[in-house]
Amino acid sequence: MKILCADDDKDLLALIAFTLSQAGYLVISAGDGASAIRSFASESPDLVLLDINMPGASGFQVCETIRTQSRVPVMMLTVRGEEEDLVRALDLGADDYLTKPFSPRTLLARVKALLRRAGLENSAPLAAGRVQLDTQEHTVQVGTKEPVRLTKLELRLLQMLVANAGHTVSSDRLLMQVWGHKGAGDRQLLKQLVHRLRQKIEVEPAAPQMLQTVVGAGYKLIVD
Amino acid sequence: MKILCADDDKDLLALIAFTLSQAGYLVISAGDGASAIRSFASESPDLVLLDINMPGASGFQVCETIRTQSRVPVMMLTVRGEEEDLVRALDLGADDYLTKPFSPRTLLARVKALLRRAGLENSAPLAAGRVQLDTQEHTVQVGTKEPVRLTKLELRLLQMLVANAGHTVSSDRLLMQVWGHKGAGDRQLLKQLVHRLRQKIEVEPAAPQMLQTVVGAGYKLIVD
DNA sequence: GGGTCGTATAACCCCTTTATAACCGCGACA
DNA sequence: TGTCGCGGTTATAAAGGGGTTATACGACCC
Repeated sequence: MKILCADDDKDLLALIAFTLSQAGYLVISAGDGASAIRSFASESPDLVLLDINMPGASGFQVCETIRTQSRVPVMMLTVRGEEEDLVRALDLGADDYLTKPFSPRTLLARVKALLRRAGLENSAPLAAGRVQLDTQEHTVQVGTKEPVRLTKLELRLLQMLVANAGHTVSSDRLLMQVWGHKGAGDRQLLKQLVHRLRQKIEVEPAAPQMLQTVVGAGYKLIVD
Repeated sequence: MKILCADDDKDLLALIAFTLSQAGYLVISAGDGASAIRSFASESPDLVLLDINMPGASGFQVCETIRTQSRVPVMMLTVRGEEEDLVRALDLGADDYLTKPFSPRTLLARVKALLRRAGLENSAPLAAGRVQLDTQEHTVQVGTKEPVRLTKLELRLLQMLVANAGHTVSSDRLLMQVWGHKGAGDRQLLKQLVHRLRQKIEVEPAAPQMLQTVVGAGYKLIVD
């Protein structure tokens, strides 16, 4: 699990890096906005921590840039009492924020919560109803059946569906999440991937019980 | 879009309800933990706002109960400085928190952000009388009848009518909104679409009760 | 080199959805 | 009385979405 942290306060950055790496995360540091954008492109982190006040490019700009190419979870760091900043950050697509000063413990709790929300958590296996995902082993287990091995793309697709179990997820969002920006618009990839996934997890792939199509909208995972 | 709000402070609850309903959300209120749990079971809201300090059952207990049966987004309300509470809430599966006091504007921004994260952002808060639109699932529910699946165009048409429930919407505006500029002037498309929609939502499509024609002007949705 | 595996590209079929067109009924109006 | 505009209905053609299958490409491992 890779986390990109951007802050111009060297001491704080070191503290964040220490806290997160202690917890088992791989931390990429950036001292200003411009290098944050570069690191984002080269490292494709799973989560981004952004200070709002930075030289180079502000957290806003970085967040905006990231959002044009990815839906990766973004958490903004802000000083207390700057409500305008907060609203603006959330409007730009940030997923959460944290007011300075914060304790390492709080930071960790929030990062974990955000990763869990995004369905990227790999510590505890994701589950919904009878469907149990193991992102470490790349397997799914349905009910008490034998675990089935999944490929990278299959895993990501199922992660999204499990994270939104019971609700329809639009094809566009799935494409975004599974393939990133490049896959946008390519329905073919998605329908093929869904087909392969059904072969693996459905009892009767031709009449899917769990991975259902919502015509004109997307797909959803039915859990009892 | 249905939001369940639980708080024992009647004034704050009223403020929250006012703010959210102004923004178009349907608000279900609960004054204590026990009734929050009951309401959750009966109403299946799309998002839950929970005060931590409540008589009956604390926000923690309510959150825990909800998490045993659902992954609905949960936002906790807490007083400033109670970091322990915050960490515990996030551990219990809450998705976000808000420290009191907060401004209506902040509340709205956070609720929207949480809905967006949960992938419910497209489900615009659309309901009028007995007509409930779900833009994510592409369905309408009339009263307590079974939800009916809608196509893209049907959904857009009904969205327009629901948004202007009780008022006539001109054919030109409907054409513009549903088809964009290309459809301008083509009455035929509209009357066909209206016909199909009536087949789906009217009890007696030949004598429409809800989707009524306003001769020479357009159509309107009658809600009780 | 020859395998396998995972993914991408493409073509095909079928059914749903949408567009085009014609016909019907009704009231307005000359 | 005839016909014109408007809306409802029905029929049919065209387009699009989704499922399926076949095949090609690249990476990786013998």
